[in-house]
Amino acid sequence: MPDNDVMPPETSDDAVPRVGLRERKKVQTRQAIRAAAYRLFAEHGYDATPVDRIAAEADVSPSTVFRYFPTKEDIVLTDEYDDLMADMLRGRPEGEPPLVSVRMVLHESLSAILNDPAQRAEMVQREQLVRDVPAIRARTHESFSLTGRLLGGIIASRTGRTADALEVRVFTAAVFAVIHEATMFWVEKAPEDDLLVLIDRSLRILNRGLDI
Amino acid sequence: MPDNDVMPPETSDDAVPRVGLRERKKVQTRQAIRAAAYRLFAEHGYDATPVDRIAAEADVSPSTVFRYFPTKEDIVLTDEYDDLMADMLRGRPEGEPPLVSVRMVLHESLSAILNDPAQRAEMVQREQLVRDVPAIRARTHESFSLTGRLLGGIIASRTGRTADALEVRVFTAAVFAVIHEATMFWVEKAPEDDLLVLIDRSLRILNRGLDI
DNA sequence: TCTCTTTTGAGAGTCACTTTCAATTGACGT
DNA sequence: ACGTCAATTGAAAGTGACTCTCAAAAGAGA
Repeated sequence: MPDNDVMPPETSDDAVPRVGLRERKKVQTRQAIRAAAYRLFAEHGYDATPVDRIAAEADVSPSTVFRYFPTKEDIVLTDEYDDLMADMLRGRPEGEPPLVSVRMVLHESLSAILNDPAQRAEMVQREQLVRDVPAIRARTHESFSLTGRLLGGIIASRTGRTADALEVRVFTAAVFAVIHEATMFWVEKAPEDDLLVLIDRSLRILNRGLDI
Repeated sequence: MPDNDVMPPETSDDAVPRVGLRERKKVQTRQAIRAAAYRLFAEHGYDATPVDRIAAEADVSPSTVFRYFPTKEDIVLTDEYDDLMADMLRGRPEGEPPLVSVRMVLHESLSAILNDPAQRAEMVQREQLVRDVPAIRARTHESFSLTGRLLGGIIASRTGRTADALEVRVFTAAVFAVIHEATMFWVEKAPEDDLLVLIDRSLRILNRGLDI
């Protein structure tokens, strides 16, 4: 996960100290809440951890928690690489089969995360929550669905279709379902292995027409 | 939807009036709650309809509603054809490709529903709720996922694999995601058309390796 | 009709939010 | 350093989906 709130953005290179105390505190608070939540979730479980408890642990008021995260689930989810993936996808060569494009984009975006031990550990922890907590699993599905719609639009224009063509929707639905399944397989069976290898195997099964 | 609580089961043909007043009342209450809920959902929307309101409309106490339906979402969802589909799948000829088996099972189980105007109308209404209400969509996903696991087990044994083999999981994940997507396409684009045709088209896309 | 068991309703409690409002606290110009 | 303005925060009350407990109501069976 590209925890892009670890370091506040420098905006650009024109203004030097564009980060006031206010911004820094916001980042701190956000991190404090998330850290407290992950700690408590690991110790007591997600459902057994009220938001009030998280607030107390992070030394803020409950209302502040909801100001930073619209729902309790959002404390866990951070998926903000959609735009990144969209740009990568747009950058793939013309005429490349969509399935190949998606595969390459996944390699590009995931290898960075998986190679950094800290990010990888956080990802494993999050995917365990995805596996174990229905509410979080549901949100993940929704999030995947939105990402699918975004990438579907790009694939549609690259293949001369409309975004809501059945082919496009079937394509993205299948691909994202399979990525999710491969990830679940990874986190519950082989978190030491290479997730990208599992995803490749899974996409190959898809590409062979599910002829198992 | 096979509203199998419309008529209480006769248990078998040995005991004649095996349905006491108690059983009949339970069925009535269950139906009253569901009818009230559907009516209110159609009129005011799902989120704007508190369970207390449904209880009042159905003339029962709120606690009774929760006794009949563990959650508000469950008032909408009834998916109980899992075992039926499982039996159908087990009945398919040996050696038939899994994707074909699933296709045939879908035809068998869906055509009955779609050909009955009342059941078809209810299905359209439910799928609209699935499309519009995140909570219901989430539950539907969960339900699909469970059905997938069930059918995956059968497919695994039919193809000489274990139920948690990656191939099997990828297969069911992709198939169910695609069925869901085809259903959403149907309900929002062409509820007059034949859902089974859309599902066939979608499964064919899958079978062609998603080579769009 | 008299038990026994199941079903129901009432009431209190928990937890995830939402909204409102007043107090606090950085940002910024002087 | 100081005062003003806008953003941030906390307190408090409210809503709605559940959960739990317990006593009243009502069907089942003798």
